[in-house]
Amino acid sequence: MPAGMSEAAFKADLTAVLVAVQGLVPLVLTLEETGALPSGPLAPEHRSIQAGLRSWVEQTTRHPIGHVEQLYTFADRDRSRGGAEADSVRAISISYLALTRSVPDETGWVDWYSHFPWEDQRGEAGRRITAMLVDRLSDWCDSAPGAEAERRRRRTRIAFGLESWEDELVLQRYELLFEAGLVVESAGSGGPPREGTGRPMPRDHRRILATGIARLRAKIKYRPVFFELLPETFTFLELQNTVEALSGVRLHKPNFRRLIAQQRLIEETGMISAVGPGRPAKLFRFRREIVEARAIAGTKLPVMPPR
Amino acid sequence: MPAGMSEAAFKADLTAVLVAVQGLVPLVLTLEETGALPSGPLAPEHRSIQAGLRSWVEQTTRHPIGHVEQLYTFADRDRSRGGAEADSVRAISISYLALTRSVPDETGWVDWYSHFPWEDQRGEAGRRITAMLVDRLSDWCDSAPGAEAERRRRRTRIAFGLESWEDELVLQRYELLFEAGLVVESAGSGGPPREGTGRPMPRDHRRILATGIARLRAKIKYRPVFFELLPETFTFLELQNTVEALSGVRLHKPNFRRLIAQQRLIEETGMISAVGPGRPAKLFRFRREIVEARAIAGTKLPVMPPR
DNA sequence: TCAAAAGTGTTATCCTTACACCCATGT
DNA sequence: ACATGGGTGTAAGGATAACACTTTTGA
Repeated sequence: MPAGMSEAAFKADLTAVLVAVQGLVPLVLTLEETGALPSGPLAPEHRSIQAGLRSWVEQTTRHPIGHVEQLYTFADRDRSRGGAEADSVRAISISYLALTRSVPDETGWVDWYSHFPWEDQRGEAGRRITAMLVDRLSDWCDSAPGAEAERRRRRTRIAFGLESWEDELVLQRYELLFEAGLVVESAGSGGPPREGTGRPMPRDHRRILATGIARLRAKIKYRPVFFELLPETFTFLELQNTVEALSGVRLHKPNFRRLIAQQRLIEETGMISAVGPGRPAKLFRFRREIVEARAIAGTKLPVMPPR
Repeated sequence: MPAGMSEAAFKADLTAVLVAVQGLVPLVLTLEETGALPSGPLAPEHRSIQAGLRSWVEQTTRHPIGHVEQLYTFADRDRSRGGAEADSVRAISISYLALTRSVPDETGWVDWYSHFPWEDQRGEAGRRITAMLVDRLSDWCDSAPGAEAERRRRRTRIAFGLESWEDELVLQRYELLFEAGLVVESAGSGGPPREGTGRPMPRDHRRILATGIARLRAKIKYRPVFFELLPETFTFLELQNTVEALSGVRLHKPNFRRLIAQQRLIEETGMISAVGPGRPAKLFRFRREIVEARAIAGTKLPVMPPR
């Protein structure tokens, strides 16, 4: 390590992106007063950070957590801009993603798309907002000199799916909007918060949430974590709605069925769910045994045939 | 956060898994005296951790780094076992993976398979070691009572590929060997270090290295990071050797060619490399433009057709 | 001439995609 | 009857895996 480094003491805190899904709506737990993600100092009395986070969340929500995963550790000097917090340099923030089954009555859960309306491509509303933002971004691209303008245009083209929408680029899209001054956090005192740019969050919590959403969207493609968000038994439509809520895109029903069926991820319970209109649906149950074996499914390298 | 948590001050340090490939050998940088991964205290004078790590590594190796990525943050109480370090509770360790082009003359680079001989499935030697370890693990499975024995057997079966070898399960394999007391770090004073269990590393550095290898093996399957490890121009065989070195498995040459060609990842330079025996090979160059567009290639959900 | 490596063809198979269609229930 | 959702069939196209084979060099 470089000479002249000073040994420094840091404050450390945990920040949790706690996710549930209710029907068509992906929910994230936020603090009511501030709108921030739940967070607190790291307690040395826990054996591991993960264990500490798990026990805290389980106390808070009174629901077991299905899946916990570390997201990212920030120790950046410029984390909170604008504030006169010289000592923010010495704060380390470790963020986690945690999934739980839905908690209808508890307060503090909000639709995560209220913070990222452009991430919901399931309906016209979200797509209109995306189009509006692409418009604004296009001005921002043009406002740069020469080569930089081209770089900005390329980033915009990829991130906002002018060819095809990639649901996982949540963070890249937020960073672009941030740089362009199109979200309140970076708009400065001049720009009034514009319609459709989403509810802001304190500090860099919206970036952390974006990281969490991106990670979750990536993960469901190779590991069936969505079962941690569903009740014990569920219909195919409920499963599809959950995945659509997370990924923010509409899925093709028949093909989605087959995709799941073919992996043998679920089995029939024999029960029938007859709520709402339409033909009653079979209730399924997740086959937990399959997950461990399928922990890593996709080798994508052309390995040599044995012998 | 739970009531009664004490505000505590932490020491924070960075640990780097710095990787290069030379011919058939994947290399990792370690400190010569201790065999530890390079690490040092986090310096508050850097704008971000990532920036600090990058500048430090570039000084140390005098080579530019192609790719840096955060691995994991440990703040576990029981990180170092055996030592009488009561205050290890208050240490946070942030680990990074970094890739660089090969550095032949510099000292301190070691074959990462010297620490994980069972991870090299390219030849008979590694496969023999794996078979030996599976044997030892089988004893460990049997030594447990009832249901636990069955759980152990299933974990072993999956991790050690008794059906099929999954190159990405590096950490799971190491954890199994650790729990079974088959690596020096966990063997206790009784068990003499056994042949074929790999060179130990101080603290939990071998676990960190395992995490880095696993991450890299996973990453090369959906993002062509291996180009960060190759020189500007290279032959197809050099490319294949690099990927084989990282993944620890032999690849099928014709199909590997087509896999790369089909993604349009490389282009001919017009030059020819005529070293060694055999027909001279065309020299290729990596097409950097392709990467950004292909940042996320694999959507695996059956989305609705547009309109 | 042979060993070693480069490089091409080809086929069977599986997976993905898109479209079409029928089934069962409540109003 | 018809709207709503449940559920199946299938055929085209693409990707993959395995095998066989030709080409070009140095020793």
